[in-house]
Amino acid sequence: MNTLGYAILSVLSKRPSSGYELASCLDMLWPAKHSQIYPLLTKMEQKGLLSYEHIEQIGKPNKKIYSITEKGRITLESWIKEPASNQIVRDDFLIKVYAIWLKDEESAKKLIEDRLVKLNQQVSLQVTEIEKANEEQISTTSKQFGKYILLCRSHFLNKEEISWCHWVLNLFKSSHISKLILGLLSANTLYKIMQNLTVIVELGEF
Amino acid sequence: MNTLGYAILSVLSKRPSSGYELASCLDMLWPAKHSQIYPLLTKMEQKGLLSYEHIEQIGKPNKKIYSITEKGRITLESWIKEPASNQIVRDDFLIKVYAIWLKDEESAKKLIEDRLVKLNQQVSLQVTEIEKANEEQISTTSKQFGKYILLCRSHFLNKEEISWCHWVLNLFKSSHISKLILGLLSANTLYKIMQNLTVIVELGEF
DNA sequence: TCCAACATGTAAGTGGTTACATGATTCC
DNA sequence: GGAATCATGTAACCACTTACATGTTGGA
Repeated sequence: MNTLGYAILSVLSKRPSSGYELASCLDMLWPAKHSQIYPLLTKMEQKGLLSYEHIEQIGKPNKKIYSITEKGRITLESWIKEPASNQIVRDDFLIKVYAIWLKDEESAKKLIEDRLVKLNQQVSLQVTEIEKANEEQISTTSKQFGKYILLCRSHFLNKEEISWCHWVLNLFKSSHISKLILGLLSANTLYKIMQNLTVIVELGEF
Repeated sequence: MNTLGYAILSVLSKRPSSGYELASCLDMLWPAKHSQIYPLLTKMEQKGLLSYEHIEQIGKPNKKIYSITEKGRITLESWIKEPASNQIVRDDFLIKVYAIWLKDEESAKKLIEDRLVKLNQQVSLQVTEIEKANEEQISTTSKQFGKYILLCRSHFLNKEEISWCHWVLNLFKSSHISKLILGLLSANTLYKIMQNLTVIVELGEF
């Protein structure tokens, strides 16, 4: 059983779903295409980890609703007991930042600004989601608790990356100024400010 | 050409390296095993993107030092101009957090505490690295600038995740208290505190 | 004495993506 | 009229991991 299999089990342990629903649900957990999900569901059903019910629909294609079996729940519970081990981040933005010295200042700034736009979009979507969740008063024992804290985690990290983007853009700004006022705001100074504040939305226009 | 190829080009654009060195260098950028790197280097050399020099060593195995060619630099430069597109995070910790409701409180807390230990280790290593880098006064036009800001990015995000871990552990704490003092510190309240402060190292023992 | 670091490579297998295939409904 | 959503599946291909293979030096 691979990790995707456990991700599927953990979603189905909350509620039965179709393969199609799983695909969108898994996006925040372990992104996978439908072409990987459907064959795996069949394999897991054959192993007795899942069971399914055929649902006929009008105006929509028919679907299969998968549920976790007792064997599936036992398998999942023994897996989640083991310590987490692998974390893989593959983001071509990181490579482009690494090679930023090959760019002129305008396109270097554009790289960061584009990231900012994307992050701001994500953050504003998350704000509404979190506000909705907060109204429901989710307790630590709720089925929704895991999803809620993951949502907040992603939100906090996105906001932190937004701060980082502003910090980088300010390094460009201050590098211009330091040609005039030598080293007034060095990278080191800005780094120390960063250590104490979260959101540097605007450091002013200098 | 795949993304790993561009990651290799961006490292080699800074300085020539052996495949062995690349493997460790790429860890922060686009992690890859040597079994993937060596054949790709050969393929890229055949395409004329790289060239290599055979270095004989005493007391150590011989090695090949790869350098980027003019064609390689042009290929890289046109790639970094394109907007960054894909970001994939696959972390089994997220799945285990999602399924946290299946755990008892002790092992749920342990999951978060183990993550904290790992993050604290990474952060303390990064602090020394950043301090070293700060002494060198890296400017925005330096070859080292990209690597420096990526290091800071990772550091800021790690610290933010540490804050999140403390926030989650405090949710467990306050859920005990709310049995006594109903809803004094709700998830919502703690969330609002979180919006304004970065590092909640200790919210006290209540 | 055994393990880590240095150094490069191949082969087999798994994981994941892209493309092929089909088809109704709803909204712009 | 075209795109998006719902809905499932297969086949070919590429990306990545694990295991196999070899050999030296220096430190615990």
